[in-house]
Amino acid sequence: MRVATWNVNSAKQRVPRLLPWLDQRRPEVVCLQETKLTDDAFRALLGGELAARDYEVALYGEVQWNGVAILSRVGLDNVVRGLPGAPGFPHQEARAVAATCGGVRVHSLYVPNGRTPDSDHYHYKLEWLSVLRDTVAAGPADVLVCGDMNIAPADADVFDPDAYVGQTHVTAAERAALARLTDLGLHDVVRDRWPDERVFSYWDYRAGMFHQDLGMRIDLILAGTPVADRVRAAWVDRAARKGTGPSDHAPVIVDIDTAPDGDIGPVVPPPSAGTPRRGRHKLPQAR
DNA sequence: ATGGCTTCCGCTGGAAGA
Repeated sequence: MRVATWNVNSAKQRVPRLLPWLDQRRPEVVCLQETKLTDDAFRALLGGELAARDYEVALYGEVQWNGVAILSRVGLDNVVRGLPGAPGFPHQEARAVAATCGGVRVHSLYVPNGRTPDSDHYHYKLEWLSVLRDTVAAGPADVLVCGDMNIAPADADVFDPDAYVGQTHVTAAERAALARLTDLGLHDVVRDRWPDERVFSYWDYRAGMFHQDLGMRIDLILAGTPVADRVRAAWVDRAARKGTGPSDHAPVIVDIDTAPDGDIGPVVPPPSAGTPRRGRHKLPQAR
């Protein structure tokens, strides 16, 4: 089962990148953030294209900002929109949606930015993370906590720690809040697989930051131990950050072995699997 | 570097992002 998370920075703007990427990577489950669309607008924009690719969709969006989604072709059960008990700013924001997909509790999260340390938004971020921790603690160990955490877990996750002194995303309180979540028994699958590599998932649009690989790793996939034990690959899909009209974030992808009694869902042939072309390739003939 | 891009709504500017 392939699970991906991607802050698309507007689903509407990203359609020309999102659909080909789905066809190329063929993830079973996709967590999206910053869709920036109401649920009606999302369905009008992408409902048909996603249904044609056998995805069911769980949405929690709003009109201008935020917005999260889960796409799944391995089932989509017990959908919970939002984070019950989470604070608002001041109103509830569309920053969390959860569903059970292929036997795994999947969370698609867009953690508040925090803006500046000690601002109201920063304290909102910390309180929101505390409620997230309690929500995950109350759930199953077969869990994937995915999304834009807006925290770089360690100094190795920013291009220049000195450039971030006094900034959000790297403060001790934010990292402690993230640690209280991962202390539940979650594993940072990309860092576990690439312990010493320079791995980022976000690069500012400006000043050639991507070209110079000056970024941050703030988009995470955190796996409960039983899921982490089944991880076979985990990486950042940098190709999706290249070219024309990218998001400023790249997708993060994890491949998980099927559980011994798991159901991977319907088998869908690849788009190229069709009638063999005559003439160019000689197929073995039965005698 | 003081936001250097990109997006949104909604109107041509201001806010937000990290």
